Amino acid sequence: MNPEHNLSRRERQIMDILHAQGQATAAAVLAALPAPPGYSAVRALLRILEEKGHARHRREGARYVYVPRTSPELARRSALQRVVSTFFQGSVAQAMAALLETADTQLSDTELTRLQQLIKKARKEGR
Amino acid sequence: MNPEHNLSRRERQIMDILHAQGQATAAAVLAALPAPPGYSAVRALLRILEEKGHARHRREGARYVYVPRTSPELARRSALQRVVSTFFQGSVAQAMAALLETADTQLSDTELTRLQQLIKKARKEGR
DNA sequence: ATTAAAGTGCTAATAAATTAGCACTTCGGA
DNA sequence: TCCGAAGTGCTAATTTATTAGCACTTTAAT
Repeated sequence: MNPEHNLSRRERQIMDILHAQGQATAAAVLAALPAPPGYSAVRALLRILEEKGHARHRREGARYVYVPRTSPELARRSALQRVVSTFFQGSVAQAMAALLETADTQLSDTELTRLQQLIKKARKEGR
Repeated sequence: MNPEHNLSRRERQIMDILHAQGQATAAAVLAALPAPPGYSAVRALLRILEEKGHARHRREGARYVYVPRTSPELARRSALQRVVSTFFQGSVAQAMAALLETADTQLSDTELTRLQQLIKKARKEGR
């Protein structure tokens, strides 16, 4: 089961921010939070996330900089995996098609070409 | 902000089940839950989710069958959007590449061909 | 070296989520 | 028709999450 499932609402919001930004101080997290709670609350939550093993911190001058404990690669992988299995019955192809559709105009020609290449490669390796 | 962010841990677990299965009774949700709580708990949560507008139910004989209130299309779209923006800096192309990589062998040749076509179409429309 | 600003470590209070339990309904078979 | 099994509607208890506040530390500028 996805570890994301064991986080409380705030904890998840905060982990999302850490993942999105790569790293952040308590003040930065506070700034990024929707309907921001008190500063104390954020600090406490960061401490808890660390205790639970979801994040770690290093000292930088007087303050702590928090970083997710799972690598970006792993985090990405498991986030995608969760969406695919929850919303697309496990079909990666369907998920890709949906992504393509929502992205539409936002994908540059270069990116599309690159994707073509990747798929071509996948086909070769597949057979 | 993503509504998924306002759900508690259990609430989110339950919504995931509803989305994955399309619909479910309290008993079915209970069966699908990891570290399942009591039956009462599940029923209460379903009631709360309904109050909050995330799900609705219809009666089926003696029991209630719950269904997510957002359409599968919308739910998929916003789940993907969240992952892309949180874990891929908003880059759909990167997300697609990651999907392709994790899927690898699991994609049939037919599916890959279909994706090629979709991308080709996107390229045409883009220019 | 002194000090104000910005940070952190705690502990304890408050609010929200989660659960239990019991009384009342619905359903289907004897 | 009557009964037991399976369900639901509540209310109230309990456990977790969230927050506030105060004492101590670090930093950087005077």
